[in-house]
Amino acid sequence: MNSNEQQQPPQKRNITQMMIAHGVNLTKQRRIIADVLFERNQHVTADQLFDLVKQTGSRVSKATVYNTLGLFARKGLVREIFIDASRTFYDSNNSHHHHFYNVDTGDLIDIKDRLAPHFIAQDLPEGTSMDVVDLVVRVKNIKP
Amino acid sequence: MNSNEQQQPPQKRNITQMMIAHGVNLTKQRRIIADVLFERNQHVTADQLFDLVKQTGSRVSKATVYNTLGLFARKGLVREIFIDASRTFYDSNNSHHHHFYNVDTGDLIDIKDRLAPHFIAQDLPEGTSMDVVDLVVRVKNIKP
DNA sequence: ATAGATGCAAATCGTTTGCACATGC
DNA sequence: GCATGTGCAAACGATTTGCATCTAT
Repeated sequence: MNSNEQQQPPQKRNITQMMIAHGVNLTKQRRIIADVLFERNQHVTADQLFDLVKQTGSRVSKATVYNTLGLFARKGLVREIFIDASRTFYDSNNSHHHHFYNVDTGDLIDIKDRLAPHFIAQDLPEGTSMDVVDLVVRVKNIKP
Repeated sequence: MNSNEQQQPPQKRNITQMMIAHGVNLTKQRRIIADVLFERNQHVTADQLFDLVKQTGSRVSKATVYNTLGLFARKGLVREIFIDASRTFYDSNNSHHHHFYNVDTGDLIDIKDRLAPHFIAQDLPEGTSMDVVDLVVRVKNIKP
């Protein structure tokens, strides 16, 4: 059995309040983007999100999608994940958690709970073996 | 005191043997690139390495630098580090270790020893505080 | 001679930017 | 009415690619 199989049920968060709480002004396009993005926990690239928005029938320019995702990331609404140099993933789940990345399939999967790498090794997704563990601790200067 | 201060003394590895061992054919340009890259443990971008090579007086095209770094990474001679979407770092130390990244200064620093995130928090670089921990476990499909 | 490497410039592709127009307190 | 967003297209920058040339075995 694999404790990573079940995802959290999609939290029906109040998106309006969440955006206000993070200091993001609410506009029509941002609301459309947020609705798609927070519909469920997911990992998307800006380009994928642009397509998803288009499928809803709404029209938001690609530049606005990029700019809005960048804004959301700066404000802490979403997390940026750097898996490879070619594209940035945005994770609509901004709580503290980590990821499995299948280098063969490109699947990006949440690691449930905060597990030390030692324990993660015993709990990999079905049919996969460990390749590499990439851990980057981002630090910031302490302001005087 | 910070146990991350001292770097390993540069190992004077036999580059020729190392390349052969990893199945990389030896050519003049690859040798020039490897000499610069393995001179000391370091994190460089392709562009930085291109400049470093130029400073030695040797002439290697930028495309060859990119292609060679990609080859080295595929063959396991160097490790790719994805810090942000704008550039790929190459780590000439391919042994298993992790990194501090200072989001203010752009410094990329080896984490000495394999530490669980919990302990890393108590051992940050001078004058910094923890921002975010990014852990990606790369897995691959088990071949049938 | 033959496969594999290299160099160069052009192409690619994700992302950012400049600027005119629109929107909402 | 003014500050803030948005859309569009052009600009940008890192990386890749096509292809002709070179280099070793």
